Amino acid sequence: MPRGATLRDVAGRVGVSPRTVSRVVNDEGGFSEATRVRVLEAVEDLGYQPNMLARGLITRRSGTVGLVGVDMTDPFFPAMADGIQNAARETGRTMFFASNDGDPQLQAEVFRSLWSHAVDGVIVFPAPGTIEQLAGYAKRGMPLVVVDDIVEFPNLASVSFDLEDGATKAAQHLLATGRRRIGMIGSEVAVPRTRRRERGFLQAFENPPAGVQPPELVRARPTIHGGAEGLQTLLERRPDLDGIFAFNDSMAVGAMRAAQAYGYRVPDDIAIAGCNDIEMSALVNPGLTTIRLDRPRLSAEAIRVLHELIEEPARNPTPVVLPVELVIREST
Amino acid sequence: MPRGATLRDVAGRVGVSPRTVSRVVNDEGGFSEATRVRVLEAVEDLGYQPNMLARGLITRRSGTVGLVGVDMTDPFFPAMADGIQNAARETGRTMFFASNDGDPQLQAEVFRSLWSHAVDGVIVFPAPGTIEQLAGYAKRGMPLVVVDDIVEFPNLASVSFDLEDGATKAAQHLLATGRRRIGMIGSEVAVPRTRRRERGFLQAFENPPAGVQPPELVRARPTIHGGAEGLQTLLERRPDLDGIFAFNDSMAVGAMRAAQAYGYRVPDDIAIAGCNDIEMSALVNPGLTTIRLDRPRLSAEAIRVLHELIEEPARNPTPVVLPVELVIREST
DNA sequence: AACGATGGCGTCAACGTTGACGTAAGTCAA
DNA sequence: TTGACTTACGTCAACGTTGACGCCATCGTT
Repeated sequence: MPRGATLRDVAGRVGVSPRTVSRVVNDEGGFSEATRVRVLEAVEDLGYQPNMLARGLITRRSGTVGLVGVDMTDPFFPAMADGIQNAARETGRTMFFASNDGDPQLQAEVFRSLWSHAVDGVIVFPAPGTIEQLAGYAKRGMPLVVVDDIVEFPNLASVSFDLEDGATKAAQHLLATGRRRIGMIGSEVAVPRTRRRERGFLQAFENPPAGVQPPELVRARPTIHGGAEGLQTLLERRPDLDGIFAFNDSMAVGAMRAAQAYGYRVPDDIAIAGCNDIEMSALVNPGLTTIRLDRPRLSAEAIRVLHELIEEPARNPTPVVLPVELVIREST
Repeated sequence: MPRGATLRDVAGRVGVSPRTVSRVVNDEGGFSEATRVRVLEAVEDLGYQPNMLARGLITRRSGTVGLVGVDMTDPFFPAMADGIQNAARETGRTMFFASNDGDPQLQAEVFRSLWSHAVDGVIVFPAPGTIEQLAGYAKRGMPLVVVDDIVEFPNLASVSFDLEDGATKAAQHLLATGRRRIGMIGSEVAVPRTRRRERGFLQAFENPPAGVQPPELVRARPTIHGGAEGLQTLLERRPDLDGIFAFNDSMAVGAMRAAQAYGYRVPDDIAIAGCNDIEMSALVNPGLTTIRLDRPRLSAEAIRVLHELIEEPARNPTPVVLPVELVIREST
């Protein structure tokens, strides 16, 4: 609830109309050099800051963008926020930040609020099954970029990593290093994008080298705990597995701990690969082989696409899919 | 740039004045049950959402709070953001989120922007040496809570952990478990609050048990790398050290890795304790003894104090200092 | 000398909402 | 029957800014 100087205050001090001060502040032209100098002096003196609420009310640009993630405490997420913040800063925008906890209801609430605040655009990691909800906002004219999923909807952009290919790469790596009895611990969260990793994984087995056995697949919660449980289930089915690909690094770490607890040596007895390359992955022992995502690139693309949408709405952008890279450490 | 239904649209549909619709929407009273029902129906039909810009312009409450951290990618920080977001949600506010990268200049920019957006209040982890800057905004009427530092300034609240006591506890624990040649790796970032941990550490040696040697102190960057460097410097000076307290857990992990690389066994040859209890600390091998901070409590207190300040400005709150707890794992 | 173009302003209304105030009809007590 | 109160609205202005438009010098052309 700041109560700072207004255009009128500045105008009164300089002896011009508020409209002229506005022109100077926004560098619209239509004023003499002499007035410019005097106005800017007064602006400085009074510490004038334009009121974005008033400005936004009339220009229909609030100078804000929203970032909506699933879970703030997911380390994946702040890195993204950082990139977006910096890009937003350059275009003079400030960032709203919220999470949906994977709950469509909560996400709806968040979007109502963002809409109320007249955000210029939103980047969102969608809660499961909310594409329709989001498409609704896009149709109402809110520039919207969906991250981490591939969607094709009018007025809705999407940016994601090619994790299908990543999973294929991981599986191929396991095969190339001589593993023959391979399992995957998938995520039990049932949205299309989680399934893509399974599809990529299975694809590596379509023309397998000699002696490769059909891959094994279980699903668990995408957490460290879930990874441990998933590994246990896998080993109960096939104690002779010699290679594991986990849905994400948290699960891979959980699986690694569990395998070691059962007396398996990693990577000698069993190789383990994850996905996402979170910070922890380089620090565990042995270091985790994983799929690295170029997150700065993701934020850069997301914000780029968002700005395109803000500047030129009502177009149908094609989904952006970013390549990923296999990082080989000691766990395979 | 949403362009949704307005009070006028709703009013036109129902056949009342916009003012009446406003009264219903804000539940001000002064309308009949019949109109209430009809208005709410129309609100539903048209998907009316109040425009916070217009509302904020006149009520001088924008329905937003700001959270300004040092570094978004610090895992400490999103947890805080999460707590604040939930609390803010309950009072119908949305959260701006920004980082200052420890740079006073950048922080100034962030605050200009937040001021422009008429935030109702801000919670900030201050960049070094910016208390005056912040006090300026507080004086101009912006409710402001400083986190992680103890400040006493008019109109400025502060909430922090008692890390001085935490450091004392860690040192006492090292002494109690028989360590006699103890070093500390401090942070080279020179702000008062980083020094507090050193003070607390040294305090444990004021009445030492028999045979305790004077403690050793070096400073390094507060990162994993810095921790490794700090340990190296310490061991060069005193290869016989048997206990280390690090400024934070990242440094402690770096120090642990370095010590192991030099052939020291942890904890047999040398005990290591950290501070902050980040997620990694429980996962490294051996598990890291550390000082646990009740972060949910910190966010709760910060937002509580902020709301007090928003509801009743112009008071001089007393600093809140929260107790901390020693968590003993295998590294000591 | 007359004319159009241009530069440098000012005026007015509007964005969507709420605060302050007004008013007509109804209620109730004396 | 009067008058004081209350209920249920409506009217108007204001918040701080910008879009649209208008006005008056000045200047260059013909």
